[in-house]
Amino acid sequence: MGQKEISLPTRGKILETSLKLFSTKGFLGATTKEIARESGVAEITLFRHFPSKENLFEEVLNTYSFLPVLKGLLPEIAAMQYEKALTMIAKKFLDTLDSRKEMIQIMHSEAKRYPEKIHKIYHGFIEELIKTLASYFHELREKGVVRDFDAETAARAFLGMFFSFFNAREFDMFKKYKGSDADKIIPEFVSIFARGTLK
Amino acid sequence: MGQKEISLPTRGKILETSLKLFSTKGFLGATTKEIARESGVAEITLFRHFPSKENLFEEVLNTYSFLPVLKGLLPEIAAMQYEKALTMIAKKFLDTLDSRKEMIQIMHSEAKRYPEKIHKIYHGFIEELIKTLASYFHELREKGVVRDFDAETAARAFLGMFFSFFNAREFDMFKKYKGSDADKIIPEFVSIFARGTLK
DNA sequence: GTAATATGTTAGTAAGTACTAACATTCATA
DNA sequence: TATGAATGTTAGTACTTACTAACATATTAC
Repeated sequence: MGQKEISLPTRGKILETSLKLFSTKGFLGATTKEIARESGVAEITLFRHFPSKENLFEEVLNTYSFLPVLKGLLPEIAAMQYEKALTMIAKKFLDTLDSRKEMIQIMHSEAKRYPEKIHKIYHGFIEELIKTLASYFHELREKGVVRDFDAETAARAFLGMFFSFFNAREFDMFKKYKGSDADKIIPEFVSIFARGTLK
Repeated sequence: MGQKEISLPTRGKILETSLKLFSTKGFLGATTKEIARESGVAEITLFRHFPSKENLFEEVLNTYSFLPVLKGLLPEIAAMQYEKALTMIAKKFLDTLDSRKEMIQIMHSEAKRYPEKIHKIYHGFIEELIKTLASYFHELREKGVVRDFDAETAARAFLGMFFSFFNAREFDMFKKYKGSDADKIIPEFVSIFARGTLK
């Protein structure tokens, strides 16, 4: 029984533990026994909530797959200065990646095992985000702020820089980047990109 | 016995098959039985060459872990025009990623299981490459070609754009990017980065 | 040709895994 | 207090996995 954190109902606890263990040990490496133990429930309780490990995995994907967070930001930044807007987008993007790092890890490791599902989630996130950002660039071009470039490709470039930075930071499990590194890197990335796209 | 491709000695065939299966199914998902079958050898032959599956996996990492390929390129591009040099670097980088995509997949999926080893390989590749590229930017700054920016951060930005593009392409298993997409994306990325860093 | 070496065949073991059956216990609510 | 729902306990099954033993066969070197 161990700790009995009242709050979460059983199903939620199992899903949470599963997210953590699937992301660190993979689908095969995380056993139902361990998931149950870490969730503080009996193994059979897990199977009463989820008919199979497969199903549990899919429910994890469904539960923690995420929707674009940038869309709501666009009106807010429309009036801002270019570099400031880019900085805000970058920060929001990195924050979102941080808050969903377990899902990203799962997507990386299980992409080949569940291609359709993972692919769908990936598109619902990154690709959607790219299109949103591209439409922002489009507006700026019509306003004459930025030069004439392919908006979607530029969005890919911008987000790609930060996504790789995020991955590198995740990879560097030992000599971790300090939190302050992002503060150094964001303005430099933004500066390069802004100068590279301004008129 | 099936196909008996004379060429490769047994050990090499097993390593090659292992690389492929570990990358598509993960360390746990790839069974020694399957590796042996796909290699065209008996399972016990595998264990005569490698004392354990663990050991086989480590030998795969050792065999296919790679060294920087950019270093030899630097003298060659030193005299070239900036954008042309960047284009060449990008192409070489993408080619290298392509030729090692199985290793990259393994690094992504097994990072948490073998942190020390994977981390070492990662550093031997990406981080080394970043430093090499940074030294190129340093030279250009002394020649007065580019403006004053943090060379290593810029290298991270440049390679990051392409690394994310590579990852996206790998992820997009279904509606695959056509080979021509790289031809559209490389110049646009290079153009943004070059304008962003020139004096 | 003979000896050594690499490989194959067959069979098997010990351990772990997802998942189930049967029955007991807790706990909220009426 | 009684009832029903959710959970726990114990035991077990069928299957897979990494890995081994013992012996047979092929291949190569001299």
